[in-house]
Amino acid sequence: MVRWEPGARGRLTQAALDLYAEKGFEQTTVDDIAERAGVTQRTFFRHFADKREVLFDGSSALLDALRRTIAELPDVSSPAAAAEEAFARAAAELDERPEGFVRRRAAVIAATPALQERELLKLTTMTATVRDALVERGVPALAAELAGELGTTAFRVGFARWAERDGTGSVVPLVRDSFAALRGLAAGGREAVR
Amino acid sequence: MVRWEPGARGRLTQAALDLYAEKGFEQTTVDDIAERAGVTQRTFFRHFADKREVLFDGSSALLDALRRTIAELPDVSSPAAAAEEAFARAAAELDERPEGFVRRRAAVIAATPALQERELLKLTTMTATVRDALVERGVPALAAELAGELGTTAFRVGFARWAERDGTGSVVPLVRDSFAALRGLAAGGREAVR
DNA sequence: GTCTATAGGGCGATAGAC
DNA sequence: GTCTATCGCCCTATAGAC
Repeated sequence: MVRWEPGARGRLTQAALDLYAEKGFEQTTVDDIAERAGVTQRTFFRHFADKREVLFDGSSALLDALRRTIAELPDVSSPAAAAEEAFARAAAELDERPEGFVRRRAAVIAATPALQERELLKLTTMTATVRDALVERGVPALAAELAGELGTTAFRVGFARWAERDGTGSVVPLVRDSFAALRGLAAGGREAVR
Repeated sequence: MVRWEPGARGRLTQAALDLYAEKGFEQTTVDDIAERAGVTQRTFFRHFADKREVLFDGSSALLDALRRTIAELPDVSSPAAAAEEAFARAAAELDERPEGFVRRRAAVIAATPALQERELLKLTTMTATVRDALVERGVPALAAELAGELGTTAFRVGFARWAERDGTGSVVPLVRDSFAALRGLAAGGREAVR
């Protein structure tokens, strides 16, 4: 007989998402989550720093995708174009994940300000990752910073528009569309994004 | 003899900023803040929803500046240019505040992830305010949204660069510089922002 | 103003993998 | 033996309820 079942981390994530969707984030206690996952509250806090972090696990895979894409680009003479490739690759990464998970997670976050805060902070790590990767390739600091910002914005807006719609299909074209619209907007008038 | 001194709200804000700077945000308890301000913990929570909110008081003045600027612009045929005017006006609003307060507040936030999260969420209300004001002026939804995003990014990056430097002087030119750099970046290569 | 539930950390004990 | 996952108990502070 085993003392504990393996995969506690995954069970905690699943239980948390289910409960946040069922009763709402604030109405769910960590004890609720731990109970459903078959562990104690203390185990929850060993895996996750706080009640929100349980929904922000897979972000390191996205950071890896950003970093690797920029490192492997043939040239980065246009930092904005480099950022677009990196974030398109990150969006493709999202496509790989279990369909329902990405969508349900987005719905729970959209309904919870405390989770939106955490998500925004995670997105700044994407900005910083792209900035650093571009600097590594020789791009000047300010250009690298702003390319990261531009890309993060396009990624966030594109993802939001994907989530609003039926949501089947790839995130990638929505992110690329947002990039194109941002370019047009920055360049000139409103016609470009009508 | 008075039953309580007036200005509890201001004293709480000042005490909180001082203590956060002295001992760090996490190491400061709400009781510490209340004690230094000469009120009870209950009074603190009557004025501020939580321990972080005490540093995010003046944001409604910035939102008003954004809203009014866009409402009064002679034309908004270039949404990005309209956003630039709005955020430049908001930056000018920051210039009006007591010098040390803005700077010390920025330093405390920079040192505290929990406060960065709240700040990012507040910044999205600036994005939403600009978006709504532009839609009110007849700008299409996506263009208005992206102009708000672009402006918020320029405002945030410009402010960060102001805070990094000695920090005397106006925030406005830093925000305008960030706008110009973003425009150049979106338009093409790296030369524009060298 | 008082009371209370929950978040979240500290520390030690236990049990398996290696 | 070490390393790591788990549990149990105790504690404080936040924040909401009454």
